[in-house]
Order: sequence, then C-alpha cells, then structure tokens
Amino acid sequence: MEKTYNPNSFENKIYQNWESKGYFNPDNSQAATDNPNKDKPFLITMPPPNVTGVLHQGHALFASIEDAYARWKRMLGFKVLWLPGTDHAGIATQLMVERLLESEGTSRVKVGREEFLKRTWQWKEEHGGIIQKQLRALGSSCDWSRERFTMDDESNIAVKESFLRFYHKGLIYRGERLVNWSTGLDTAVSDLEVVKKTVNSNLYHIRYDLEDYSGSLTVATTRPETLFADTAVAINPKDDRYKDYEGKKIKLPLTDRTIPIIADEYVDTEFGTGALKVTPGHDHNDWKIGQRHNLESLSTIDRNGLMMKPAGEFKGMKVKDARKATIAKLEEQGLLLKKEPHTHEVGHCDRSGVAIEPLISTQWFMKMDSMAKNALAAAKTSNQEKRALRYFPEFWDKTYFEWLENIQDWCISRQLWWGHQIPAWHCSDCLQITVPKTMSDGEPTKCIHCGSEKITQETDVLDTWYSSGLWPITTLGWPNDSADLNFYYPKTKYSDEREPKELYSLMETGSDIIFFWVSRMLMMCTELMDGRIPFEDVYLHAMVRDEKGQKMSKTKGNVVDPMDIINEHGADALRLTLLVLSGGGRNVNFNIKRLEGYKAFLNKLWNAVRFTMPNLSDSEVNGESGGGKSIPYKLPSEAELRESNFVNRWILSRLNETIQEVNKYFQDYRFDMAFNTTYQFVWYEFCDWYLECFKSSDKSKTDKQTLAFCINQILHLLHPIAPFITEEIYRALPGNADKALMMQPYPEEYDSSTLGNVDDMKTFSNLKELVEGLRNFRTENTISPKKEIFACLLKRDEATWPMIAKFVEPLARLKLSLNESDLEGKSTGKVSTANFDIAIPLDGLVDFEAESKRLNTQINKISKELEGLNKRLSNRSFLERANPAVVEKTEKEQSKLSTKLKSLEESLAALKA
RNA sequence: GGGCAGUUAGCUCAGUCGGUAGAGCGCCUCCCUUACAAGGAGGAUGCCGGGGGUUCGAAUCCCUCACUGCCCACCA
Repeated sequence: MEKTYNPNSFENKIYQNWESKGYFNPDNSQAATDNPNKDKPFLITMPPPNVTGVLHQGHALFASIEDAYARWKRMLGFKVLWLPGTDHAGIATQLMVERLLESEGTSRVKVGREEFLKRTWQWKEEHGGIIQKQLRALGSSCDWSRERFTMDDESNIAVKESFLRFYHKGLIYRGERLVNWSTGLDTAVSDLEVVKKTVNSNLYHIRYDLEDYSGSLTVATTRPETLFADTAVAINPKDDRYKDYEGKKIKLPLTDRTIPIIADEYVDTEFGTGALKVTPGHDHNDWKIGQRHNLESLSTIDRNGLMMKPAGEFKGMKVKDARKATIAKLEEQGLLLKKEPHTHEVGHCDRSGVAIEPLISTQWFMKMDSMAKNALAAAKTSNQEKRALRYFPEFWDKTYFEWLENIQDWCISRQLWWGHQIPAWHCSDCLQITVPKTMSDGEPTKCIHCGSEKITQETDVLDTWYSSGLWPITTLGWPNDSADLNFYYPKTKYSDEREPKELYSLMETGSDIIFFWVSRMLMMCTELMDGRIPFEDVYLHAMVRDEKGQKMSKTKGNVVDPMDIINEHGADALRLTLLVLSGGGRNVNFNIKRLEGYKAFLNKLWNAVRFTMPNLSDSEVNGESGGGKSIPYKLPSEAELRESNFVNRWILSRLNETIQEVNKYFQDYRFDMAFNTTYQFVWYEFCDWYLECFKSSDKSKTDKQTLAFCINQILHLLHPIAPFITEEIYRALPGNADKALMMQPYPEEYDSSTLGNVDDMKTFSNLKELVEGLRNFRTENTISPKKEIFACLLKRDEATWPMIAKFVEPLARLKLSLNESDLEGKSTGKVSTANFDIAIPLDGLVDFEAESKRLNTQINKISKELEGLNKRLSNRSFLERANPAVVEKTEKEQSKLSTKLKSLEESLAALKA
C-alpha cells in the first residue's frame, strides 16, 4: 500500500473491474443460499438526467444516496436493480438545437420538422453520454446493461400504448380550454410550468357606462387591453353599493358592444372598486366565472401575443403596445378615472421567462381526479403505520396531499417537435379523431368514423413529463409481460397495508419535482398496473447550495463542479460529504472544509489498515498450519475471547453496537448518522485506543484475529458510502486478491453474549480515565511528551490493575518504577481517578505554581459539576418523581466525583505543605 | 393569503423514549513518538432566535412572536 491515500490512482480501475465483472447486474447476484433476502427484488429507478446534460452537484447527490442505498441492499442479499437512463427533455433540448440552428443562420421553421428532428437526434448522439461517464466516476452501481432513454423504441411503444389506454378509458380528452400559452416557446404549458413573479404594474380604474346612461360602474384592472374580450362586469351580490346594477347591461368602452352585469361571490368588495371586468378568454379566474354564468369567451390576443380583430384599430399590435394605446384612448374619452401603482404576481413561463398569456386553445388533457384519488389513498390509509406509500422526510406527505386534493386537469399537448408525437389521427373528411384501440398492427390508415384514408397524425407532442410519468414501467418492459416487470415492479397496491420494513422499492429524487414527477408516476403507473404503485418509499433530497445557503448559479460564480472535486479529492470524499450534509433530507449547503475533513478520515482509515497489514499475514490468523482451508477475518471463539484481554472484548462489543446502529440508520435513510457513527468508532475508539493498545499487547492469535475481524467489518460497514477506498483496501488484504467487497454480505449484529460485559466496559473506561489524567498532568505542567516520567502507584483497584497495567505505561509514557518510600520528603503531584492514585515526584519536572494551577482548575471544574448534582439530589421532587434509574446514575456520578475531588484537594494541600 | 422547513460554538452542521449540549473546519499550547503532520496529546469557545407554559428537570414537548429559506394560491 502507498503511504498516503491517493484516490486517483485506483478509483477508475476499481470501477472498470466492477462493471466488467457484471456486478451491477442483479442477474449476477451472489447472495449465499442461506441468506434470508436471497432472490428478493429491490428496485430503484434512477431519475433520468437530461440526455445532453452534464453532471452537477444535484446529480452527484442523488447518485451518492441511491448508490449507497443500492449497495447496502445488495450486500444484504437482495437482487438490486438500480436502473439508469436519460430523458429527452423536450423543451430544453429543442431550445438548444434551435440555438444551434440560429448560429448557423437558419431556424427550426426554415429547416422544417423532419430535418429539425434529424438534427436533434444528431445533437443527442454528439452530446449525450457524458453524464453516464460522470455517474460512473462517482461509483454508481447501476445496471448499465439495462440503460434506457425516454425516446428509445421501447419507450415509444409504451408511451403510445398508454395513450390509447388512457384515451379509451376516458382519462385523456381533447378540448377547447383556457390554457397557459407561452409566447416565448410558442406552445401551451402546464400549470406547473408557470412560475409567479412579482411585477410592479398599475391598477387602472375605468368607467363603464350603463347602456341607458343612467349611471356607470368603475372597474379596476391591470390589463385594460383585454377589455375587448370582456363579456361581463361582475360585482359581489352582497355589495350594497351595486345592489341595483345586477342584471343591467353596460357599455363596453372603445367598442359598440354591451355586456351584462352579473353577481358573483368571487368578487372582493374590498379590492379596487369592487367591480370586476370579466374576460373569460384571457384570465383563469374570469374563465371560471364565465363557466358559472355561461358567458361567452372571446379572444383578442393570438398565439404570437398580437392583438386580434376585436381590438379594432389596435389589431396586430403587441400586447404591451396595445395596453398603452388602450389607456391613451380611454384617457382621451375621459373614461380613465385613476391610475395607481400596484404590485402583483404574474405568471411567467418557467423555461423562457416571458409572461404567460392565458388564451383559449384546443389541447389534449389528462383527467386527474380519479387517479389522484388512488394516489392519495396510497399514502393515506386508516392505519398510517402501514400505509403503502411512505415519504421521507415524512413532512412531504402533507405537500403531496395538498397538491393532489386540489389537482387540475393536466394539459399534456405541446406545440413542439422534439418529443413523443401524439398517437391520434385527424380526418380531413369527417373532421373526427381516430385513436386506435391498439397499435400492435401499426399505425392506422383509415378513419374509424367514416373510413376515409385522408387522415393525418396529430402534430402536437406530449409533455416531457408524460413519458417521465411512465418511466418506472417503461424501463421494465411494459406493456410487455416481461420478466423484469414481473419480478421487480412492486406488488403493493395503493389500497394495501404494508409493514414499513417490507420494502422492495425506493424512489429517490429531488423534492422540487414531487409534483412534476413523483405524483404523476404514482397516478399514471398505478392506473396502468391495476392499482400497484410504482414504488413504496419515496426519499426526497433537497437542493445542493453553496456554503452560505445560496443557490449555485453561473452568474453568482459559486458553482462547484463535482468532477473537479472528484479529480482533486476523489469520489469517496465527495460522496461522504454530500451524504452527511443531506442527512435527514435537509438542505445541503456544500462546504469544502467539511469535505477536507472527511477526506482526512479516509486517509486515516487507509493508514490504519497499512499498520494492520503486517499483523494479518501471520499464518496463525489466516490459515491453520497444515494446508487446511483458511477462514480469515472471522470472530474469535468464545473461549478464545474469554482467555484474551479485555481490550479485545471491549472493541468487539463496540463494533457490534456500531453495526447495529449503522443498519438502523440505513433503514431510516439517515446516511449522515450511519457515517458519523462509523467515523466516531473508527477514529476515536478503534484507532485512538484499540490500535494503541494492540501495539502493547501480546499479539496473540486472538489479538490478531480480533484486529483482522474489526478491520474487515469496518470496510464492509463503510463500503456503501465509500465504495472505492474500501474495495481497494479490501483487495489488498491477504487472501482477498480476487474477491469483491461489493458482493460480500453486509455486517450484521453478532452474538455478543461473551463479549462486552459490563466489567470489560468498566475496565476500559478505568484505563482511559487514568491515561487521560496522566496526559493532562503532563501537558498542564508542560512536560515534554518525549520525557519519560517516573511515578508511584499509590492506590489501586486490585481487580482491575493487573488487566490495565501493561497498557498504562506506554500509553501515558511513564514508568511506575518508584516505591512509596522513594517519595518521602519530596513534593509530589498526584493524578487521581475514582479507582487509582498515581504520585509523581515534582523535583526537576515542574514548577509548583503550574501544578497548583492545574489542580485548582480541576477542583473548580469538578466542584461545579458536583454542585449541580448535589442540588438535584437534594431536591425531594427529583428523588420522588424522576426515573429511579436516573436517580441512581446521578448518585453514582456524585460519589465518583466526590472521591476525585477529595483526592485532588489532598494533592493541593500536599503541594502547599 | 395558506402551508412546510429552519434559527445550536467564529464558520458549516449533528443532537429520533425530555436527564443538563456535540462533530468537522478554524483558534491556542506542545510534539515530525517507525500506521497516519490529511497525524498525535492537551485546551478555550455556547443566555441551543425572543417570550410564555407543561415538568422534579426542556435544545428536545405545547403556545406565541421574530427572522431566514422554500412551496402553494383566484384580489382583478
């Protein structure tokens, strides 16, 4: 082994080996026949990154989490299918190719649909594949042999088939509705793709005169230019001011139309003037009012954002200009009564940034209510403990419920070219639509209504999220009755009860796409799979931000490229950091300092093994002499352990506790805790104490076997979160050259009946306390660490001393070579614990002042603690009401501290004398 | 307007049956002791956001306020 940990020298090599051996493919599972989990499925469908994307910290985070979990489950014996793939990312990809064409001096429209698609595929071939390489660099153990793309042939089949089924079930329909139109993208978008932005605008008060000029109403609006499509003015029925207006006709300014005055509860009497112009053709609320009152819907803005015929002389103007012109005209006619600054939220296109123009358009929609009901039921059962679908962190289910309970139909058609073209055919003879019952015989050639052959396929494509919504089933081969679908797709129905631990599938993704993706998968897949939900646990991680909690963005210049980190520090350090910081689903404020700390830990581990190595080559440990089969790295027998020293029993029982905790934390998706627990154990117990003790041990067979067992178990424990270094070290261990750690069973709690009994634990803490006291004495008196101290043991616990004696001297660098008589007439310092007193002659070692200061500091500290304990123990209520175990613990602590205090005070007195 | 998170050491964050607060980095002192200076030994640092309540005891449970971040939303 090299002297220092150098991840670059082996990470690639290790990954290539794993992949070439086929370890990622669950068909090659190596679980032992007696493993209780053998042949049980476990499915993680990877959230598909954009096919032409490059790895960012968000990807690195999901890959770290999913890989850690997949590796843990795999080592537990499950057949783990972690299925990778990429997404065609409709709008995003189309925009990139459009930009490319623009740079060539042409455009999408100029080259035409066919050529455009050709160029897009070409773009995909050229720019795809990068992210797969990067996911490999992170150590992702996903099954590349099953990799998929949302627009590959199988996905095409699945998307079409699902569309036909949804359509014929009445879950997909076509209709004229008010939709969110993005003039920036020239397509309709769904509600989720509209983001609200705060806009400083004006509220215009406009006078509308009654038809008979017997009075007028003043409406307040931010969009005067839409008045050309007004079809009513609404007032609140409870508004006394306008009681007499309801049912009357009112003149629409700048036009020759008259429109009715209606009463609707929606109108807020407090806002504006309490009179609302109703434009069902260009406003979502007005659309709803229109539905309630059977109002006509007019359009005055077209798909290019230009004014239409109803706008009269403003026809052809851009909306923005038309607004100015309308205001000017109103002002001219004396109808503009007031203009006041107004700040409000306006919907903008998430992708292109332009203001969304609500307008009436014929689109395809998916009916959501019935599917939402089932998706809701999956997470909301009468017995919440056994709900089929669980969110982690749990608070996400509230968000999920909230959305599903208020769900609107989903506009799934897009006027784009890059995507899945909708499998519906328009007949130019009878104008009806043909959606075939099946497409197994190919595309339809005749209209099913009139038989005409003049049919053409719908040009709209489906929202990218439509194919994403089917991803868990398309990747398994649906609609075919494939082996993977049968084996890996969860059996749990939305209406089932499930034991939380009976888990065979996980969805892990960013919390920002809980609606876009998670909810839709649940609805669509559950519908198509006879009520079986696509995954049972959903773990949602937060966004990766910089160390100040700011979003990473190029303009801020705070972007951290995970590939840079991997190149400089290795994938394991990055994984550890992301896993720890994302613990419990919290925000991930990436901090390079944390990463450096965790990398230091990996170096520590590396060196611990380097030290261990020579002690593992002993044939007594790794093989019986005489050529018998060796059983390395196994737990020493009960008898062997009982005969050996307490340090072995102590470390083994601490290891056992660590194993239990780590498994529990994995189960709860607490990767941070799983790692921290191991970190603390490895560094502060295994390295700092166990290895130091080992150096002074007899290095007996049992001693060495204990060491070997611990090292081996530690590597196993850490493998899911730091796969590269653990695999590299594992293979370097004697006898492991052609083994693979990733395919070994995960550590499980072992029978500890003869291990860490209470006495061993106590003996160890005695040792630790004494050594620490002596080290403290040395430092406080500024005695060089090099200088050996000669001392005398005054008081000792007879039962414990023989066990710890040989460790105390080397660990504290002192010699207990003096007798009590040697101390006579000399000033001595004293190190005391509850069970031991050690006297150290001070001549030539320390100045008395320093020693008296040290003693005083300790006395003060202990007195203070003792004071607190005394106070509690003299409180009758505490004694009466507190848990007896707590009282007992407090009493013990009190007596321990008293003894120590007394001893320190004696020392101080002796020093003064 | 509604909801969800968060507020703990100088910085980034743990703290899952309430028992008197921890880690990493940074800081101070000493040490290149043959696994590790990416290390070792020792040390300093906290009105656990404010206020109120429950309790023998609260960072932890309840109420309330403040601030930060995010999500949803139909006041034109």
